[in-house]
Amino acid sequence: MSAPTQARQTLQRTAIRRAFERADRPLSPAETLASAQREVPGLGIATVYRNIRNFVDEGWLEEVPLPGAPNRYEISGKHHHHHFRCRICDRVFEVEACPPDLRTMLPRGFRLEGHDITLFGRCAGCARS
Amino acid sequence: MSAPTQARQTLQRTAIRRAFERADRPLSPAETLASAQREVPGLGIATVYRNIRNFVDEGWLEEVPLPGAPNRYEISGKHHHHHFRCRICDRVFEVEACPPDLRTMLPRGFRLEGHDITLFGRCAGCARS
DNA sequence: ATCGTTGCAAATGGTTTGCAGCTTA
DNA sequence: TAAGCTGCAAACCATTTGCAACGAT
Repeated sequence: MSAPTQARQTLQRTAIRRAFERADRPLSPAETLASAQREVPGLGIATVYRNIRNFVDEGWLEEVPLPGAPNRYEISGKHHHHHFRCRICDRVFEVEACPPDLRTMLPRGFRLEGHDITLFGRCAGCARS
Repeated sequence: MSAPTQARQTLQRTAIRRAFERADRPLSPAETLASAQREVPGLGIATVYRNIRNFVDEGWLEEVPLPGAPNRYEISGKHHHHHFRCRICDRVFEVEACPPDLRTMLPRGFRLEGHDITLFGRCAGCARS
């Protein structure tokens, strides 16, 4: 019933937003905390979770669910893409393409609404070692 | 140093193995518990986790990691395949095919070691409603 | 001065582990 | 009987929530 209240601009919220703007890849809440604490040392993890959820609800952030690993989050509005998780450093990267024809994989009667593809291996940095 | 000890055949372990043999799809630990408790009512969830891990270590079970959902487990040795998760009933099913050319998705310098593909939508049962 | 926001700590949900008693071999 | 199991409860880890103090508007 009540008009949705305005999100206030706090130091913490700003630091969290900047963490994502600085990042060139999806961030986990823990990575976000570490990055944002460079601006606001006392920042707590609960505030990171609350603001991430808030940004997701606003549509500014998008959830990146991964098999067997905590979610990452990235700024939304990118074109369709998928992700690569490095088994060594555990960082997640965006990958461009998307294979076609997923619908042909389905059993009869199933309705396809989406898909997640996660590649894994070693990122460029970790492949050298 | 010590020779690996033999796994003992207990009522619990047998009930857990049968739960997977009865299932036509990958099971979560909770689903496994529910199924195995039909044979051993007092069965505890910790025992399910311990035996699942044990079966995985033996190679009889295989982990099915899913984005944003607890792991499922399935009897191993099947040919390469992927999974479908129903958004309504939360059950996971096997799907046959696998799209090619995943390697072309990679940024330069990245080494691909594996991939997970999860389709989601409605299973045949839930698509009707 | 409001009322949303924050940090802390406690609560959750899924999974693991310590331990004393039980069971298989 | 001895070693491996089991159930229970406590411990964990990631995430969420209650609450009183704080701060943006």
